[in-house]
This record gives sequence, C-alpha cells and structure tokens, in this order.
Amino acid sequence: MATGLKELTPRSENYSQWYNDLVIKADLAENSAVRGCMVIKPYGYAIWEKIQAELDRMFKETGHQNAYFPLLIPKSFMCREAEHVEGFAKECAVVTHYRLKNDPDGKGVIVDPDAKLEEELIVRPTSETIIWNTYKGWINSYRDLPILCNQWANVMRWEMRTRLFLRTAEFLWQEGHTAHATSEEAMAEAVKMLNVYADFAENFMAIPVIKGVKSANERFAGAIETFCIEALMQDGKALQAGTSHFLGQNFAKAFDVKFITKENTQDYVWATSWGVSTRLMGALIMTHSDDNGLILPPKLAPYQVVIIPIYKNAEQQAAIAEKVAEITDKLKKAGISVKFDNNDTKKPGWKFAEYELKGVPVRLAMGMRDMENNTIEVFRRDTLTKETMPLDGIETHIQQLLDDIQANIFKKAFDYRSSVTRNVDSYEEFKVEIEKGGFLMCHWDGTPETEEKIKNETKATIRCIPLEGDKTPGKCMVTGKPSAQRVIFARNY
RNA sequence: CGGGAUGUGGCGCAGUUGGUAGCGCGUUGCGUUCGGGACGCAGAGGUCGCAGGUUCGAGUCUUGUCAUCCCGACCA
Repeated sequence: MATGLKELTPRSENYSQWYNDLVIKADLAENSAVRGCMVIKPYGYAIWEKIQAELDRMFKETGHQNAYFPLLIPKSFMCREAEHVEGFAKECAVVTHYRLKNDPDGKGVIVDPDAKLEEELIVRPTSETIIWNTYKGWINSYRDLPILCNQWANVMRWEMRTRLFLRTAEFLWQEGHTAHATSEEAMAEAVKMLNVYADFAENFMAIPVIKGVKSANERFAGAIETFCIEALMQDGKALQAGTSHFLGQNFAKAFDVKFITKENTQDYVWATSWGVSTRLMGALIMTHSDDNGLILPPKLAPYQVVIIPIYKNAEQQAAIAEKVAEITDKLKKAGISVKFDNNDTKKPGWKFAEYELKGVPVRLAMGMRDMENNTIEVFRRDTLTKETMPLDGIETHIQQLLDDIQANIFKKAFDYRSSVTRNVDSYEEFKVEIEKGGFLMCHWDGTPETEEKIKNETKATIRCIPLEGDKTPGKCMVTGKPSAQRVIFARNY
C-alpha cells in the first residue's frame, strides 16, 4: 500500500502544511503572480463546476433565476448602509483611474494622472449595494415581488493573510439576493436557502453541518439575522460553510426601495442574501482527505472511476484497450463518469499513486491476468482496499460501491464530529477543552461582552446558536446569568 | 502596521577564508522495464531578485531597494 511516497506532510505532523501540500500536489490550485489571488487549475475547477452545477440546479428548483451585476460599484454606494460600510471598508480595492500612458522616462507605463475618475469605483466585496440600487428601478408594486435572483461571480476582499481556497483576496461564489413584500416571507426565504445549503453540504459534499444563527458579533454587516451552516474540520477547527441573511428593510431603506402594497399603502421591501464560495473547496479537502491525498465524494468527483491498463507491449495494450472500451461503455450507460488512462508514458505504479493523490473514488486495473480470468481489480480510495471482481455485472457493483463510498465518508466525518462535540459547563474546564479542538456546547448569557471576553481569552468564538437539538436552558458558564440554550463554541478558520 | 526569515536552472536546495556555479527532482534522447511513484547511459537548461559600492576579482563583503513567506494585529 502506498504510504509516504507522495511527499505530503502527514496531518499529525502539521495539519496546515498538509493542507497546503495537498492543494498543490493534487493539482487543485496554486498561488498566482498577484498577491493573495489564486489560479484554480483544471482539476480543481472541475470540482468547483460540479459544486456549481448542483447548487445551480437546486436554486432553480426553488424558483430562483440567475442574473449578473457589475464588478465595480460607485464608492458612494458603500456608505449608504452604515453597518455594511463598517464591515467592508477596510478591505476594499479601489479603482481611481481609467487609463495608462507611456512613462516619459521611457520605462514601461504609468497611471495617467489626467485620467482620474470623478468618483472612485470599488471592486465588489459583495453586491448588496449595487443590486439594491438596481432593484429600486424594478420594484413599484407588490405585483413586482418577490424578486428571486442569484449571481455567480467573483468578489474581492483585500485580506491581510490568505490561504488557497480558505481565504483568498479574490474568490468565486454565488450570491442570492431576494426582495419580498413581507418580513415573514423574507425570513422564510432565508431559512429555505439555509436548508438548501445544508442539504447540499450533507448529501453532495458528504460534510455534516450544524444549522444555526450567528450571534450579534458574528452577524453579516447590515443583516438583522444571519443563518449559517458550520462544519468541523479534521483538526478540530470549525469552518463556516455557508450563510443566509435576513436583511430586514435595511438595504431597502438605504436605497429607498418602496412598493405599493395590496392595501394601497407604501412600505419598504424586505430582503435576503445568501452565499457560498470556493471556500467550500477547502471544506471538502479538510473534511475527508488523508495522508495519501484527496478523498472526493463520488457525487462531486470530476471522474468517479479511473481505469488503468497494465501491459508489457503494444499488442497487450491494444487488447486491453479493446476490453476496457466495453467496460467504459457499460459504466457510462449506468451513469458513471469514467476516465481511461491509456497514457503510455506513465507507468501503472505512478498512475496508482497519482489518482490516489487526486482522490478518484474508484480505480480499476486491468492486466493480462484479468483478461484471461474475465476479472478486474477494484480499488476504493476511501478505505484503500482492493479486490478482484468478475467483469459480469461490474457496472452494478461499481454503482453500489460509489453509493457506499459517498455514505461511508459522510459517516466517518459525522462520527468524528460526534466524538469531539461535548458539553462544557465551567469556564475553567472550557479553557482546557478548547485546546483539544472540536465543538464545545456551552451556556452563554447572550451578551456580546461575554462573547468578546471568551474570544480574547481563548480565541474561541460562538460558531452558532443551533436551530435544532438540545434546547434546555441553563446558566452562562462565565457569568452565571440565565441562558436559553447551549451554543457552539470553537476555534475557527 | 509591528517581529522574524528568504530571494541561486522549471521545482526544492547547497555553495567554506571573496578565486572555473553545484546537487536532488523534473525535463530530452536511446535501451531494458511495466500488477504500487523503475533502472542504466547520454544530453539540455542559471545576467545568482534589482541598483549601486569595495576589490585585480563578488553568489559570497557593503549600502539601498523590491518581492515573497512565516508569526502577530486584522478577518461575514
């Protein structure tokens, strides 16, 4: 069994280094010439496309349409909503000029000082402002509502420190922006999309998540309520995997978006926004993968099966290729995506290691021995086990195997999370336990001050106030004041 | 913005008191191999981040500068 051959730093030695190594060696992404901005390589982008395709289908099924809004936002838009500007101002890239010219010294080009913009433009860190400015023109009556739009886009947040996929200056995401006639309807929308995200995370990414509400400290800048799904990585740190915001009438008021109600009165429009980003790639990697490389859930793998021929000469290669064509055909008809790697310049052993590193769920190997016996070697990535199977009915077997892998990696992640989620009732105990990682379920008095104190002293934050599960009241572990229910504390990415 | 470090073939690195720029991986060709990252032989590839200074001579000493990385601070 291949171990230690891929020069991946083991997780136990340095989890962070392991992650970085893996992203590079599995060919997912690399750092670019632009500080903080990554190049997503074809294999990594193929996974993102799978994520996109499935989410896009789910959004459309829930009545949303895609649209596209500008990359650049007038600076003045940013300060319309007070909290919003507070939250994003420090990390905005700004466009100040619109032209370059040749350097008079003859060295390259310079920004043309004569081409200064009247009003600077912000590279969008998120699109609420430009979208609500636009919605103003679309909404007059309750008959124009609801508006259910989503946009697939890139955004830019000038982060001090970046990490591939987890935090980059530019990232890809989708942002849904909806407008409603009532508070109830907007709230229902925010919750609906939270459920879509949770469904996607668990059933496609095989990542167990906890649905919850953010505390005031962690709330989106400009939101009344922020819902989120929180995932737990293998090193015991939490990762926010998606958010859905109930924005109330904040943006409608900031951009003066009113409508005539059925009763012929005027009211401001109610809003939501919700998004997930390429950060999901980071969550995917850190939830499932091991010291041998990536482990991909079959539902998101660019190809679910790779077939590797083993031969000694051209005749054997041709014979195997012919046989493999039949197998590929059967698998494809069963709806399984297959790659046949007949590249003659790489050897079988090299390919085995390579596809293991890239997390292909199932690997089939076909050599002369199998040709004679009408069998094939079947290897599953999640357990690193292999067996020789008869070729008859192989497509049924593989289909079951893929389902099994999908279920197995979810269960593994779920069991791990369960094993590191525990109740903690005293602050002293909390300080000890937080060092071990995982989710700590604690009582909290609901005040930002207490949360701030805990954060400053332990680097742990409230990941969310869970929507489901134990609702027993208690006493705050720090102040002893009443607490409505346990909330989740963790250190996070 | 504070603290630390590093810039040398594509990648990872070594380079002693200043004296002909090296190693591993990768890469190209040929041959033997091929059921878990094969081996042999032969080759290609570097203005040593950039600018100045000291010196007969600088990858090495010196001044400046730029960039990147790590630790903080910051982070929906």
